[in-house]
Amino acid sequence: MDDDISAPAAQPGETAVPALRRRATLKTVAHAAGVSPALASFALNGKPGVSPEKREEILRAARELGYQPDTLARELRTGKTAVHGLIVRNIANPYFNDVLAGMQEAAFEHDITVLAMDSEYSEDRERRHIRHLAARRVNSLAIAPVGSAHVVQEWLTLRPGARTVLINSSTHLGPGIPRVSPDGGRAVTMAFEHLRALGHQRIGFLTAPEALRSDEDRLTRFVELCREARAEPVVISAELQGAAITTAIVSALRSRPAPTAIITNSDFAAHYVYMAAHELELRIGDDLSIVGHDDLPTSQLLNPSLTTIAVDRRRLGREAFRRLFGAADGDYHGGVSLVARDSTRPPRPQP
Amino acid sequence: MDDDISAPAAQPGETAVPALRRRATLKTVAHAAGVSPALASFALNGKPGVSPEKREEILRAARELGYQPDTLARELRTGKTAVHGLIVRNIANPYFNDVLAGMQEAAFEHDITVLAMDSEYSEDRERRHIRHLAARRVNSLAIAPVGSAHVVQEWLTLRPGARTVLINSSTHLGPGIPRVSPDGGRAVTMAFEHLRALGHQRIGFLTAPEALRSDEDRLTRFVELCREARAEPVVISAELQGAAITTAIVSALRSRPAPTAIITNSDFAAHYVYMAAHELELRIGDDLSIVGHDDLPTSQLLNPSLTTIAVDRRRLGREAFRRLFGAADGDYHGGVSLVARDSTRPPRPQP
DNA sequence: TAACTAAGTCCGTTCAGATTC
DNA sequence: GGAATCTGAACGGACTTAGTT
Repeated sequence: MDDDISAPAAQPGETAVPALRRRATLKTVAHAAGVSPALASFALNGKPGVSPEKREEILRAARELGYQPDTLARELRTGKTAVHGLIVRNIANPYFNDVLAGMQEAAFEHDITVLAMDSEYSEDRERRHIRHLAARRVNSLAIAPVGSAHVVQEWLTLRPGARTVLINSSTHLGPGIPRVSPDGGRAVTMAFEHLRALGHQRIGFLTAPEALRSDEDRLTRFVELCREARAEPVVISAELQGAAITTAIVSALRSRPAPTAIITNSDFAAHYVYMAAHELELRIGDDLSIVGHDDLPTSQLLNPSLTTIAVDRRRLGREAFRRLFGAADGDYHGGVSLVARDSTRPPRPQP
Repeated sequence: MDDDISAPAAQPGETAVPALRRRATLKTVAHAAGVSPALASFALNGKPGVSPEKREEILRAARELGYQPDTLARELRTGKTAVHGLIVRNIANPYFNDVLAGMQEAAFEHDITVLAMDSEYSEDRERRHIRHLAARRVNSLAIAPVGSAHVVQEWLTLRPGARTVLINSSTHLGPGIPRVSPDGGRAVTMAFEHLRALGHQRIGFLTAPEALRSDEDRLTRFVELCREARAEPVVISAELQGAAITTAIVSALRSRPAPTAIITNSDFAAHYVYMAAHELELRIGDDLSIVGHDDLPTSQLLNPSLTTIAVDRRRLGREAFRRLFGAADGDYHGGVSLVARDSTRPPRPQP
């Protein structure tokens, strides 16, 4: 932070730069066109009250000088930034990568920048990011919050009235705060019924520990399904980060009676269930069925290929953007569909 | 862009907000502490020339008012932003995800924001992003450029003196512009020698078409290795985006004599080679060996598991940051190592 | 000298007012 | 006199220089 970018030190071995003329400002352009800065501003922003000749003149001058308005100054003055924030729980999960891509794609068309940050499942980081974005006066925020979105309250206080969208969270923060996520209830139902149809009785459900859980609705639905099916719900909770998943799954699989199938909340998490199975020398499919969620591009290439719930992730990103932009409102629950592959098979007959 | 975030419309059904007091500014704090804004600024920034009592008073007032300096205003005034730009070629590739994560991790410690954008292998988008970042006065830029980094010249013109780092590019833009990437020459050598040791004679090399190619050094090295081994270099070029890869590989595998092994420049690309093999009903490993690059977390879970070159991606992100920050300089070529798995086996004896 | 303040600066935007036909 | 053009100056919020007590 202590470097001075405005002093371009001449690199040794290079010829000194010939007193580079500074970036053109509005004043420069106005001067070149022989008008006041105010008029130049009107012309450049397509506002009325500028004669065709002057307008032409101003635009030409701007072009010749390579004028680019200074975003900072504009944003400071207008109080509106063309930046939307995005905070995700885990950027290592390619899922959020695609959500980000979808958001950026939509934002790009409107010349809006997306500023993405990763909370890494920490409320503390989440809070810091939120303050950061607020201090930047970011226009609006899409966030996949940790747990039940406590920290988002701070955002609402810091930037009252700013548009806010919750991604992949079942917390309801109020009517003005839409949620964008796959249809969690349906996803769980499809996974559950698929496994039941294959003959599974004892199904494990992987979820985050309560404090970090943001998809309570999935769990609720799972418990409900188990009750209807008169099966015991096996809830496995683990911090959804790499090794922690593997550990929790290993210990669940060692318990007796062990689940014969596991429903995860992401393909990313399912990868670590694969590792747990390898560790215990269980064959996936034959000894243990696994259902993922997201249908990442790699999932069909896994060994064995992963049964999962397909979701249009980029679409979610776009829908989040549309709500931040004001082009849509209300919740959006993306359609889901089951993709049956080789990681789910009938359970072995119990001895 | 036509929404007004400063007008927090009362949500229907909610009680009207009691004339929310505005965000505290420096002036507010100064007023509360009974001093001038100038002195408040000095105190808050730890500058000398403030008596201990006043300093205390000012800090207290700031705390009580929840004062957060306005980043935009500060950046406008000082001409330095605490934002570093990152432009990648393909954010869908989890490789860049990790580079971004590494950069953000390092930046977070210094309260610097990373603004990430995706050029999607398009110079046009790259250019637009660069202009965008320049207009934002982004402090410095790390970029994985498309092709031979032509567009980066514009950045250098727009923000002369700003620190710049090339990621995963073999283009040399000058002594002041360090490059951060895995050691491409070694990576290719390891892959090549591994395949030769297994007995492969005809090795294909997947690369981007010339205009989009940014790792010329890898190709050069490959050709050199082939010459030394008196083997014919089979260069397969394809736009490195999903389906295009599959198509190019399918057609290369249909040519006669067909290569028995393929070296790719990323695990991401290797995934699509898997798909091409599936399409032709070739068994990977037995009928066709594949070497990836990056060692993504999923690579060991693929069917069959992918032989690849391991790289510390987060480290690359951190090293890029250190150079942008001024904490390091000169090129950085990350160490690489071969991880032999099941996608590489001896070729079948030719009939 | 130490502590403090007034006023200018960064650069666009915008409003009230002035000029022209 | 009214509409169409155009300009001066204030403004956003923090930093910084020159100058005051």
